[in-house]
Amino acid sequence: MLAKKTVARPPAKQRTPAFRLPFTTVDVVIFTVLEEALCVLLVRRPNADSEPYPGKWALPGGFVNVDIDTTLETCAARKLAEKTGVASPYLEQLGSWGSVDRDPRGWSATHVYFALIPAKHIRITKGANATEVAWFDVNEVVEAADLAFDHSTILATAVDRLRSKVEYTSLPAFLIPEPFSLPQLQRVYEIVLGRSLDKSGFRTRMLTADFLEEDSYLEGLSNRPAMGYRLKDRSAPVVFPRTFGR
Amino acid sequence: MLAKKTVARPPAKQRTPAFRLPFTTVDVVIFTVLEEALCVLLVRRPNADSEPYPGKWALPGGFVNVDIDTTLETCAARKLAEKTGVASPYLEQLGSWGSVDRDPRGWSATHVYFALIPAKHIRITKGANATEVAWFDVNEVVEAADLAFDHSTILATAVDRLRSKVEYTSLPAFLIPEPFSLPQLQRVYEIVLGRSLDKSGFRTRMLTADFLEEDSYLEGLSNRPAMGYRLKDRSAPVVFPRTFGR
DNA sequence: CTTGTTAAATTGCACAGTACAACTAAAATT
DNA sequence: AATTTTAGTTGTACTGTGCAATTTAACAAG
Repeated sequence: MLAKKTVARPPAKQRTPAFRLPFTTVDVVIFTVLEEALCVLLVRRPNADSEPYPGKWALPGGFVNVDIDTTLETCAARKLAEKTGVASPYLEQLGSWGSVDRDPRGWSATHVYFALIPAKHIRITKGANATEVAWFDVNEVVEAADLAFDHSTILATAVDRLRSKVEYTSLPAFLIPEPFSLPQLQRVYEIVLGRSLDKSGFRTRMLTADFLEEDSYLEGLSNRPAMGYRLKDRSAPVVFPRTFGR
Repeated sequence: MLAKKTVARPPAKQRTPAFRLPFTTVDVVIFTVLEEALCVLLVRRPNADSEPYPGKWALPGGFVNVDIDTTLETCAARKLAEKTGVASPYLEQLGSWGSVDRDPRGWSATHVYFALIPAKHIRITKGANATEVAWFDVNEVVEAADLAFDHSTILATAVDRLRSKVEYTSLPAFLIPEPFSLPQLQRVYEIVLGRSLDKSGFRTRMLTADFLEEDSYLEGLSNRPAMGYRLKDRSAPVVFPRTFGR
């Protein structure tokens, strides 16, 4: 089947295989922190009766386009940029979901990524196709569990993964614009985790992990000015040797 | 495109879509500990010139069969059972790899799982199709980096993920047959991590985590008999509050 | 039966990172 | 000038680990 013996460049044209293929999609769970809440970006499904889940909210995503997408990750980055305009977010693969019945149109498998972006960097593009796009409080969306397809399950998994990694990594630093103060960063940790943390221990952990560099003082946004910080390396989070207590 | 408006059961037949679809495959990284080494199961690619990478070693896996596979995970479990006869291993999703050029036959995406199984439970089935199947020392295979497709990359990622999770979970307990002694379990940790651990700290960590239950004493396999243990819950590993030191 | 060897399991102590709580410091508000 | 608010520090206790020495239970040799 499908003769091709060299291990070189892919063929410009792909022969139709002898067996049926699942659909391949990519979805992106885009998180940010907005008004003291962890938020996720959702898009409304078109209202046409020919589409599955018309009018329902869903994670942004869609079919892989074999003509323009070269990898799954660039496909995810493309879909993210289309909705938010953000070019280089923190982007990590979450996993994949595939089954015969997750899409009424037939066997489908989706590759899911999750992205962390600072709220200030976003311009929500109610694009040419007039698709509705909006931010939602994560807790409420997970509670309602009313998204299209299996997206409620996927979102719940993404939130679990985010929360567990926040226990021992610097991931929340990707959720706020730079420069930020340590109290601001701590607030983001607390919003994501849903519990308060000790100030003193938080500071020593962040500073000894040596992933922040001092910027200028941040004045005016609270009573006393706070030291502003930036990430030394925006490409990956730092891993701490322990989790937070309690 | 693809008219279907109800959100009910999938159609028995899937219409051919208007656009080309990537291939969808599932691969499984199967780990065990054999003769004091972390090993991975590989299969040899058929020698037919019509197949990609003929004669090369590869991870077990293959196309999703939309007629018999209902989910990606059951597909992975099926492929694992076919090669090893193991019915209920520890099975976790590793991630997915997809691009236009990872398979010479065209755009393809693979969903990768990794499994941990105790060596004693295995009967390698050199099955009806006479496929060659064998265990290889992980360090040597990663070093050689000579697997078919992008499987060397995938294996390296699986080993990284396993090592990092072993630092703070009870995963190695899934790599040895029950009952096992604490020194045996510690040996597995050391084999996977590639460094020695402190005996005293190891014992207190394992016992306070409360995921083991005592079995009968294991006699004869060393000078002094050791307490034998079993897992209280084989469905998921325990997460420790810290990583190992050094 | 005694002695030496090996590996299992325990003990004691120092150390690191955190939890908890009280305190000082700098700016805004009154 | 006094009060409030938030940033940041200090000190003490506790927990889990790292390290090293010790005890315990079997086996083997003389």
